[in-house]
Amino acid sequence: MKRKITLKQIARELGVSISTVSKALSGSNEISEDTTQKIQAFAKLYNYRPNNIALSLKNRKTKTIGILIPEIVHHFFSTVVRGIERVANRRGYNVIVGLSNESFTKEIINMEMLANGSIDGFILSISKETLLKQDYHHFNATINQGVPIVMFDRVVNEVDCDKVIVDDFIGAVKAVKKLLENGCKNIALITTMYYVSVGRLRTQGYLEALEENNIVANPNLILKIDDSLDVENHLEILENEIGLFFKANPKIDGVFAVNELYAVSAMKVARKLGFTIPDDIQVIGFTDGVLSKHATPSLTTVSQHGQKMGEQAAHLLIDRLEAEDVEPEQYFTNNNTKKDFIKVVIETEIIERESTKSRD
Amino acid sequence: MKRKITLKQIARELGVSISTVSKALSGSNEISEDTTQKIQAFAKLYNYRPNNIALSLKNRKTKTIGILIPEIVHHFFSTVVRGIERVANRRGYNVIVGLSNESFTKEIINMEMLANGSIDGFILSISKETLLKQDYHHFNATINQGVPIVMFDRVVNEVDCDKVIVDDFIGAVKAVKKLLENGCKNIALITTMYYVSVGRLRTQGYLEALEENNIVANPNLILKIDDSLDVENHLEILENEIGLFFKANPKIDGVFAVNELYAVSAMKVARKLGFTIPDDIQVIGFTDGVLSKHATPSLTTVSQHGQKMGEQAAHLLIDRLEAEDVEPEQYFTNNNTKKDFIKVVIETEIIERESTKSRD
DNA sequence: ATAAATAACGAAAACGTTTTCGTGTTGACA
DNA sequence: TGTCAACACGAAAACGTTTTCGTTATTTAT
Repeated sequence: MKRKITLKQIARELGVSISTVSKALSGSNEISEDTTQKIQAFAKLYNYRPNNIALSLKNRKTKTIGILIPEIVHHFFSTVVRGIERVANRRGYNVIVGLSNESFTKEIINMEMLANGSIDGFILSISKETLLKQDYHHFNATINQGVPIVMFDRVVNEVDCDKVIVDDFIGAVKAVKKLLENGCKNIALITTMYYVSVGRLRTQGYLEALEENNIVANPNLILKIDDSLDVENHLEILENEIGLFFKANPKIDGVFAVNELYAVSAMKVARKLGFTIPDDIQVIGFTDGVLSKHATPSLTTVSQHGQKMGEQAAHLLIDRLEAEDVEPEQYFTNNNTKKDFIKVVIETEIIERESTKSRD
Repeated sequence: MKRKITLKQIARELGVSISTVSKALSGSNEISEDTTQKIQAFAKLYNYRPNNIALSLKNRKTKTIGILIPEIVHHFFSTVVRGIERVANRRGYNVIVGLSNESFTKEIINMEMLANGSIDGFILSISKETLLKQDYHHFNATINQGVPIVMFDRVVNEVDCDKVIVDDFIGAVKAVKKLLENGCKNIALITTMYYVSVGRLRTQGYLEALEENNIVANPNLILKIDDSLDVENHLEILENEIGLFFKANPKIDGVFAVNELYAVSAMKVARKLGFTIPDDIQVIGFTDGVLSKHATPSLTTVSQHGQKMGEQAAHLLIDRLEAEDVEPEQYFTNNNTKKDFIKVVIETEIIERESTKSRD
């Protein structure tokens, strides 16, 4: 096992100085043809590659970006990661991921672990616990230390940074309007607690669509699931709640759910109760994942385009990182107010499948 | 925006030397009570944290491990990542992920990007293209450079390193035996091309189970899907093939599929053809993912315990990394033959759900 | 023939740590 | 009074780069 070769070793071996080797390898014309040839040949022979850590230390930049997400075993988040990785890699960056596991403390620990020089900037989506506590000091702290942040999906106004979100409100409006156009008269909403902003926005979209069609919202048709408990591993609880909900409201003929798990669960329960989909009840979910595609019947959804979100987020971050090179102190303008931050909105799109009636 | 504070700045500010600051912060008793107090107070006030990159350079270890997987938007791989991240974090490591996207070239590029000092070791699963080419020089090269590798799931004998795999063969045997016990007489196999070893092993398990029960395997009952094409986005092709397969073999009363996508697709097609599950046809898939859990009927599967695989892999790698500290040159033994490498086998488990008959 | 310009290379600083090895100042003790 | 520990601290090397600024020879111009 031979250690990686360094400039110093090449220099010693060839009887020249370290500087000469460095310059020769970068093709500087300070060095004669002869020695350049010799050094490059030797370097290639021993497969020399500059040590990244040393470069990072010297350049004070690591060319890696930190991703901080609540969960990786999650279709949406992993598509975002894929998008980030794709453009990061294309632009010469690596990604290092941390998982908050929806925990405030782990989020902070992870940020501190990475913010001490390991990364140039963050792309993150806020954990539920953090949203609940409304404590965002760690975000502002790292921004103040010169580490830029780009937030996606679960964002928050209290932090000044670039953001990329989905038009949750409009997406929900579109979904509910489609149900209305398809003839639904009693559209139920299955949503989460409101501290996750996307849940609130999608609920507002639901209400807006009804209002625009002069329908007064019926509070009984809104089912709010407490998603603080680990519902993924307690499916029965979820299905039970939905079952009671359907029984209490037998006139439901349309369901809009704020995520795909709720949507497919609703379909499952509805069918067990004897309804057929989409004839008796039409269903639309938010977030287009594997479940939607492979459910029977397959689920009509509002697609969030997670990969595109990731790509946009990565571009925003890298753009800012590389802009700093040019004008280092312009992150804040000269009068010390914040520079303009960008909020990118990704448009949602309704993907029609079998859980809604096809129009003719 | 204030830059992160360094030892040098603290030293200058307090009129002492850098060494003194460093020692005081680490609580060395070389430094007097007084100055230690003063320095620690100052450091806390300015929230000093040692720069990770500088530490990495000095210690010649980065405390981060590189994960290299073919795809992140994939339930199995993301559970493995979660497992790795969990123990890595507990043991003071970060993880940096690269995606090969099933491409040989991207695998190499990613490895080279990370192997130059950015990471201490790799945990990886080999890309399909690499398996097809059977070119493993890049793995052996990085191992020779002193960067240890742990492979999981898709492993290969040609590379000497620690491995963690699942008992694909036994898992398949167990699955097919269950179908037999449940009364199936004509069990079909839906599998992939054989260059991915897991596909081959699971197929062998299928054959073994039949043989043990003195059943001669019927080649017509084996459907081999060419998974080189992106089947996830061409569901119709897959479903078509399966449809033809069922029609050609109307006596099929049991299906074993080597992944969950094939299994749920089989269920879907079977139902369209008028079969009911599990009464007419029972189905078992390999890999326990979201699809299995939420399909209707929910799918009986062979669980791979991805998270446990990740955890084991991380332990193996970190153990080896930290053993190197003690006995640096023992990666190879003194007679230059390879040290013993460990192969951990994770036991599979059959998770019974609705797609098989419950025994009474 | 002498001054100036150029070509080819090396020394050293810098990035931020930790650690080894001094060094100077005390105080105690013979 | 002189010697020796103990104490408290600083200088410098090292990790592996890049880059600035010398410093030589050699060539060119005058």
